[in-house]
Amino acid sequence: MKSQTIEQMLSDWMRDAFLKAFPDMAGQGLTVSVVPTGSEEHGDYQCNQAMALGKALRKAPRQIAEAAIKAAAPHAAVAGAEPAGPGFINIRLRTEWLASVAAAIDSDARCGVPASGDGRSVVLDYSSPNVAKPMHIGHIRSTVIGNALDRLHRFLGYRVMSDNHLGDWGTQFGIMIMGYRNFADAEALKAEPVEELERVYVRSYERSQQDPDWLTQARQELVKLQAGDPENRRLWEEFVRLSMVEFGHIYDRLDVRFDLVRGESYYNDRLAGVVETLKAKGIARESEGAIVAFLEEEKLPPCIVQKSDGAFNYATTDLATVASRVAEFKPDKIVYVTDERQQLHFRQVFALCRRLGVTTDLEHVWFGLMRLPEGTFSTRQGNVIKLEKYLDEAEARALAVVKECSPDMAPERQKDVARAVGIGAVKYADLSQNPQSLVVFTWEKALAMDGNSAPYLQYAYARIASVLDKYAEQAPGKRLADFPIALGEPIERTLAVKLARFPEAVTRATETYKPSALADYLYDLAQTYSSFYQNVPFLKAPEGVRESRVRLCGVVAQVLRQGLKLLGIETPERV
RNA sequence: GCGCCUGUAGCCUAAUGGACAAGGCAUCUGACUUCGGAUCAGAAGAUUGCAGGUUCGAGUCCUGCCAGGCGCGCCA
Repeated sequence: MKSQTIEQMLSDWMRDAFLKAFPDMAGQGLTVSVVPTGSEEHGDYQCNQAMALGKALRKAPRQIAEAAIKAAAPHAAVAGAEPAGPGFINIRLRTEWLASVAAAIDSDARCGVPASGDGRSVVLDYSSPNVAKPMHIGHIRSTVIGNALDRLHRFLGYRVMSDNHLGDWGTQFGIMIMGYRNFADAEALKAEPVEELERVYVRSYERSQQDPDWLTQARQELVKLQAGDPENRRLWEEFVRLSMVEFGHIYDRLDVRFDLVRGESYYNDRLAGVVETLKAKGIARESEGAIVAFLEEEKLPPCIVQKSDGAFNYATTDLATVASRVAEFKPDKIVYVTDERQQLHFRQVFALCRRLGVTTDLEHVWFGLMRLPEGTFSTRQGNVIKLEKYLDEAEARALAVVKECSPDMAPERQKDVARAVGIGAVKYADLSQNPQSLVVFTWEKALAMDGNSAPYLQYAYARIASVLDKYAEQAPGKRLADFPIALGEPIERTLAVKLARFPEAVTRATETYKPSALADYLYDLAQTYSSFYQNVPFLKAPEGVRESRVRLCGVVAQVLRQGLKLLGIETPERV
């Protein structure tokens, strides 16, 4: 199979046809795009270029379409092209060609996906929780979406450096240290370290709001920490260590790994240099005691890079981080996955980077905040759902369903399956919708096990695995790959068209930073498969037809497994 | 006040400027002596927030308004 998506292949083909029919268009930068049709009655792919060219060519679009079709060279993949409506060109693929594509996917570990990343490198910055606070469900979107983008980029052949940019530095540590010294409970610290750190922080924070002396002391502790005071430094290291242990448990459960874990503190000794450079280049100057970069040209509000008390802030850290990454990894792009509140911040940082001469492509992939039906999360209202609890609940609900549906399965196995299904459901709930939409959290939605959900996809996969096993029992010694795939039934052809679109789905999901595009595709594929499964006999079909259909099942399984893997979702052989 | 984002059946969500707006949940009707019913087949449910505009063609682009969310020099 050619390392090119069908869209690209047909677009090139139609472009040649248009240029042959209308040679005057050459050199005018004519771009012709072919897209999947919305409905099968319009063929498999369609080209809408004729209508767009109507004015330029001063001809009826319908005539243009007819001329382009007439000029089109024969193509091995194309059964025919027809004009339709005002000037659509509907393209039908050859069924035999589709069968050969399905067979090619069957023998290709990449399922036909081109390695379009081509060795380009990307730094992916995601998850990035704050130290000394438990991860809650607000953190899951960055983690899950970022990890899917990580997997997608790697699969497409990018060199990925994933970095967990921990919030391990900042003014909160003065308050933390005061809280730890005065309120920490040794036993609680042993049992649930991060919970205790948070409790201590909240208590100290409340005190600081009422007691100016407390606040002053906290500020002094912060200054000592930043000056390298050994005792405060030791405490801070302990906070980071305890937090990392707990984050590690969550990342293990979510099967998330980072190449780098460099918190904000890693860049501390570069901050002064960043501000010096900004000043030297005339990008930032003193204003009301602070050092401020004015971004009027970019029509952005001013950005403070050094506070009037001499301390640096978030923007400074991010500038130092970019400089460090550019120098060390020379990436083609750096991608940040954070919530929507940081849009302005990153636009300011990116603008400053450009002024500093950074040419690396900088992308901010933002997603909508997660909220509860009754409003935003807040520690004060005590309605924060801890990530740990969320995952526990997901696994518990999945276990109940597994026990009901597969009572004969060994209990250990049931637990394994419940883990895969529960975590899968949680991830899919976040990955299956446009990241930028605002999410209102409900247990019902987050842990859906039917309809458009991970368990639906996992169920479809497990049924295929079961079919393949049954076939092996029924026809021992036969090699499926020795039999050709024939697409006799319309539903089989439909299935093959969808299988052939897997590379398009993966490519689009990656390029648009929307894993939801892949999730949509997989659900659509699984729906088509389920219909096929329910309505067409295969193990009972005559030999030859049986092999073709079972083989087709196998291709679907392979695409489902690979696709879900790219979303970070497991596919157990049995559920 | 300024800026960014979001408004699609009762609910949740799809839809590269293209054909009749596509699914799921819930509701209703069917399908297990037959390959796993976490399924399938079907029904019903929509002036795509409102009003203009651009275009051969607008849920999608532009302008104004309404509603909600988020942000806007010393938090990160």
